[in-house]
Amino acid sequence: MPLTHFQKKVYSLTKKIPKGKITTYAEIAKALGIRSAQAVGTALKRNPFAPGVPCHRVVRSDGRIGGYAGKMDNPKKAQLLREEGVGIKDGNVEDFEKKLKRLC
DNA sequence: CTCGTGACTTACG
DNA sequence: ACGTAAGCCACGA
Repeated sequence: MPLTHFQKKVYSLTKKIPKGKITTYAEIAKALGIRSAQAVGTALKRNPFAPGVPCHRVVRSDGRIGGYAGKMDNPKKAQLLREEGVGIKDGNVEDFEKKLKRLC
């Protein structure tokens, strides 16, 4: 199944996130020139390259980890992030702004 | 084309 | 602080 142009751009940016760092849906959306982080979430949810594309490094802008594997606040996502050096406390990212990688 | 849904974000009460 | 509404845009029916 072919990927849409939109999805290619989302995955391309997501793959660039370094280990131990995270980014937000909004940052990706802005980098793509749209104002909808929701659309980014849609693309990552349909991620055909997992785990080639580290979609667990993409979190919400309020510090929550967001969803993973079709579920919200998935503990699996928190576990993966911890193993990469990103602390998670009750579904929230510790030092969220410090780990955040801006795409500008 | 329209409509509903969603791994989002911000504003309001 | 918390829940809800509205805005947002891709995708499938």
